[in-house]
Amino acid sequence: MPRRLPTVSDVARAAGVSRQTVSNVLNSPEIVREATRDRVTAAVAELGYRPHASARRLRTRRASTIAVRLDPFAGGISGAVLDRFLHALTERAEARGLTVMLYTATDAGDEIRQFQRLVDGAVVDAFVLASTYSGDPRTEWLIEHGHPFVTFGRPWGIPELDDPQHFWVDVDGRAGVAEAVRRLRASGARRVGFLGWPAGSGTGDERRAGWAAALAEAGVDAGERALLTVDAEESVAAARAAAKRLLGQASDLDAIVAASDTLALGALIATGGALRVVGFDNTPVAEAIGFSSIDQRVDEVAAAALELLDLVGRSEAGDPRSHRLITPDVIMRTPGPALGLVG
Amino acid sequence: MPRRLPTVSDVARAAGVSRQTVSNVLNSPEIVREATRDRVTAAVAELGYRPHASARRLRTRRASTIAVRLDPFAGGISGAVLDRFLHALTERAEARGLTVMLYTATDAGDEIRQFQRLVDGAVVDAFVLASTYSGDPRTEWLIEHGHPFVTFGRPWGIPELDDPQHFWVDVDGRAGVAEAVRRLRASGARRVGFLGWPAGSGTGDERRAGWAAALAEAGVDAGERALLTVDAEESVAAARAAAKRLLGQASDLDAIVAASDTLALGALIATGGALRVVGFDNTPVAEAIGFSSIDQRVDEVAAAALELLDLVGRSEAGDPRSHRLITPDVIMRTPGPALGLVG
DNA sequence: TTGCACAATTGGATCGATCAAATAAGGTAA
DNA sequence: TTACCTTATTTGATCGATCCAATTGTGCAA
Repeated sequence: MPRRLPTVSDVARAAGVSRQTVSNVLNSPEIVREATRDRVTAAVAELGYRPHASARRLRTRRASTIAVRLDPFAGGISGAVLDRFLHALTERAEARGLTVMLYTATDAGDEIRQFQRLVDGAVVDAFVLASTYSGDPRTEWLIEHGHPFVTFGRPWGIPELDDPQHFWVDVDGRAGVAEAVRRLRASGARRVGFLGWPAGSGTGDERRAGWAAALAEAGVDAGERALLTVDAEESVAAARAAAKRLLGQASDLDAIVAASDTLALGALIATGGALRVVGFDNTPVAEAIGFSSIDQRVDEVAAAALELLDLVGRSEAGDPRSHRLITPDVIMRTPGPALGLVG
Repeated sequence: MPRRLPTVSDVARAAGVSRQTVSNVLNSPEIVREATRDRVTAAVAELGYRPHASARRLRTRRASTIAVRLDPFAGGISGAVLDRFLHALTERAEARGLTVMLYTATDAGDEIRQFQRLVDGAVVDAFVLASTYSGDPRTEWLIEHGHPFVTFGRPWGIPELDDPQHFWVDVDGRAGVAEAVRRLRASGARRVGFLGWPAGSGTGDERRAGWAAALAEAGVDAGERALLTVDAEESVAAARAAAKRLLGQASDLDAIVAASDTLALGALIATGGALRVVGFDNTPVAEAIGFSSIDQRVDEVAAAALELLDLVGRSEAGDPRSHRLITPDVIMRTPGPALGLVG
């Protein structure tokens, strides 16, 4: 029933040329004379020929496939970010003739075992890692064994930040939050608070720094700023409690910027929708409820990640092209027919 | 730098047998004498040999890869369900030696073009579709061309429901909602309303039917039931408005079951957290805010989908094994320290 | 011991493409 | 015209595994 698929030989016969010429038309058309090329192209179209992916991979020793780990927990409300990133990555990869495949792992050791499986089986020739930490054994293993990879997220440990072997793309949370604060102030909010995660997470610290910088820029000194920020773990309940504390120590607040949509939701509930709240990640929840949020622009991140993969190996020590910072978008939403959340 | 990977020939030489014997040990160990098998296994381990995936695929004409489409919109709050499904599928597929790859498409026509690309390139040998509708051109194309596939979701059009060529897995929304209603009643809620989608969507109608059945079972007649249910489009704002209407026509309500977490969130806001609300999909939002929800058990769905893929083609007309209904889980949450949502 | 069935193992061909090197065709200068 | 250099195209080998048919080994009955 499933008719035999046409091969290069079939096309060659139909076009009256050799296999290799067909191959050339497909892979380096410029070296084939135009007349010949047209004949081959026509035959390809007529037979509906498509190269057999596995045969090509076997011969070229390139899998043209990148592997992405799918996280088990998917990270609560913000899990949607990775999801969108994955979508963008798949789309961009297709355009470049690459395939995205998935794998799962329970921990770093397990993940390294997966690397081995995928690399030894020549299933994959590059990896995209979605989050890394200082001294991450995974990136160390990949570098040591010379396998190309890019991470979405900076390696926050100091030494690796400029490691020319470690290619990464990240979103400039600092710039995004600073911009959000500026916009809030421009639209009349005088006192803008920050609801962040406990100090120590690279990402969270950057976001707070962005807020602090924007306030400093507007003449708010450090002492005053200290009263305008509180911490909470990543949960709605914790955020709500923290936001209440914040309202206590700074009663004349006009707006709150939060380090995540989860925290923002907590703040929104705590303030009863009376304050303007800006979250981070622009998750479906922000959209559904209608509060402002900072969008990571995963599409740009995905594009940059693939561009970096092209450079892997070709890059020299200290090459700035091995890193890329994407500036996020601030999505302002005017909370429609007052939601009437009251906490 | 990257040492040449060992091949079957290397293993054969090391074990003092022929290539084919090595291949046999790997693919049909039972036909190899134990002593030989042990020798080969040892050599495999020592050399760290792994079969070259592309070479094997080329020869066996099997890709051992299933393709899943990653949706562009990811469906708001409930997008997380597909995400979790994808994770479960990847995990189960790995266990079966299968690879999951992704593709994207803008519409059905584009998706069919993708099918063609993936099939003709022998990249993939089965598809998993995440949602289908009556007369879906995609499933028609796949059936016509004889390519194996499974859908997550029933084809709601009547004719295909029992089409033995169409393999599907779905979640029994009716049973899930009915169970939720029973549990609410068992824990003291006398009057339980339903906030659903406008009639016409197969999934939505089933969920409402589950609610109606459970009430009928408890002696609530159709006339009374009619007052206990309203419709809303899938948005928090619409749900909030609808829930207010519902409260108007049935003031003594004790609880509301909703067709989705989005609707549930709207109901929760409208009722100020005074009523018990049960959503559907058990999304991160339900977890974060702490309301009850019905979990689709995507892990079971994924497992069933892969089992069905094994059967594709081998199944006879009317074989009940070509369909599978999974009963969802009702996750009851007692809304912790009162969230204090007031609408 | 010989013969025979059956299990275990082997060698060669093959999957569909590209690589590497050889050949053919086209042009220009001597 | 001949020698020589490009440019265009072809031929044979190869990637790493499995298929297939043929061969060798083993056990048991005659």
